[in-house]
Amino acid sequence: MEITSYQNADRIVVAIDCIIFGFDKEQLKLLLIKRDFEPERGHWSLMGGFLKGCEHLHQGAHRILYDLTGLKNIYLEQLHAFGEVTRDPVERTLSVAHYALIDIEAHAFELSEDYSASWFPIQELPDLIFDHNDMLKAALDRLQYKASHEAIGFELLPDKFTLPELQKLYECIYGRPLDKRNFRRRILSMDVLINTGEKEKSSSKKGAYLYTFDQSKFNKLQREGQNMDLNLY
Amino acid sequence: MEITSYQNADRIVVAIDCIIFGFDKEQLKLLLIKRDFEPERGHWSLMGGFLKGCEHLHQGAHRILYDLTGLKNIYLEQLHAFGEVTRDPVERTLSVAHYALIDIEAHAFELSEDYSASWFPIQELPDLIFDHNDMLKAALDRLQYKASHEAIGFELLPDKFTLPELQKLYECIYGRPLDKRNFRRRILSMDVLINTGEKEKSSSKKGAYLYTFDQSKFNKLQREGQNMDLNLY
DNA sequence: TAAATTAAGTGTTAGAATTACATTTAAAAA
DNA sequence: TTTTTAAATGTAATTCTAACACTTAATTTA
Repeated sequence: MEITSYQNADRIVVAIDCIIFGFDKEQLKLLLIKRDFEPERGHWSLMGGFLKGCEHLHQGAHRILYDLTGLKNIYLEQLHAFGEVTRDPVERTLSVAHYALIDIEAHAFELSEDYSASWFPIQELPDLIFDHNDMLKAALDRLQYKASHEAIGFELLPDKFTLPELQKLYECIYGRPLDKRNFRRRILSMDVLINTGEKEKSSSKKGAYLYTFDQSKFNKLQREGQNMDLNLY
Repeated sequence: MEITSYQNADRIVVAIDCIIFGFDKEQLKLLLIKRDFEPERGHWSLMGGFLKGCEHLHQGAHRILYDLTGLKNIYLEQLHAFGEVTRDPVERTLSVAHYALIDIEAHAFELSEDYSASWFPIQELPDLIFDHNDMLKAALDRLQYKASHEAIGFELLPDKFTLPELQKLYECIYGRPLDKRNFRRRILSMDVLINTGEKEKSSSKKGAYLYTFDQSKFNKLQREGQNMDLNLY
């Protein structure tokens, strides 16, 4: 019996769907698009498209995201392949979901006019098409997981950010308040933040110091397999 | 511009590759098969095949594993989709890798005669075809991760096992020795093991108590989102 | 049948990490 | 000058981690 006969192999449409998380200093949001084609025209959907025969998976994800939203050079990670036979009513497709984290304000201009994508607070999402609700659930779980075991989250903030902003972000991801003193101690002890000395004064009279993320120090720690658990409480 | 035109979508061969980990009370091993077809005839490979148009992804994984090895009803989890355009020299394929954990002795009879699959100690693996080395690397990372954050590992042992056997398994997964007293305390404090009262005497004169894994208690803890980190040292 | 052998099983303690908690400080506004 | 606002900071009780060595049960051997 020849299991692996290329001639007889079925060929399948491979879709890519992108779960785009954003943060605007207040809340965690999800980027959705209103479909202007059948099936499910007019309903909200994740950013999706089909993988081309000549494309790497991650190339395809970046292309689709760019075509639909104008977003480029963003952090994009593979989440999971969704393989239900009937997940798409038109034709059997396999969808490889990817997720991304972005700073909403920094990318506002790319998104604006031409694209029909909108941000929804994570607490007030419309029902999504196909199995996109499952994808979102899986992405949220992954985001929480990643945020507690790696120094993720910086992608969701501007290059310079204050510790109160960073704490707010983590509180959104975890959905609960964190102790300010313990949070600062923990984050700073990772030694991947640099205090720029500049202050951001829009949110208080005293002003909060602006920090930047030290990517090279972070990469070094990761290469060395350092424990990056945040253990936030 | 119509991104999502089903007519124009490329159709791609979707492969499934399975990384099968096994444990025989001594070593962690990997199940490989010698290819008897081109390309790469005669070289060692993961268990692989093509997804059918009518199959769920996980159905396909189970079918392929069964066809190639006779193994059924085993724990199989999706790992990652590998999407390099040139990963297979014959034709562009997307491969969704899955991994499994089994007790080698318990499944020995299913594997035996008819199949040309063999177990290789994880330390002495041959070079694998295509991107199978990358898949293996990713699966090992995932296994280590899972083993430290969930009570995985029981799948690799018989229904009844001793604590020294379980410790040996974890030592194989982590690739380093663990302290016996700390290991026992930690594992038992999870409260998912049941001492059967029976003793297993093949490995010592005194004999070690046989334990079983309390699946329902484990499921309950998982539902409640309990922290399952083992933090073994 | 006593002694030797073998691996299983068991507790303690110093040091580190976690967590809960309240006051001071800097700067602008009144 | 006083008030207001949010940022920044330290400590102590408790829990967890990790290092460490002897006793026990049962078989084997002398």
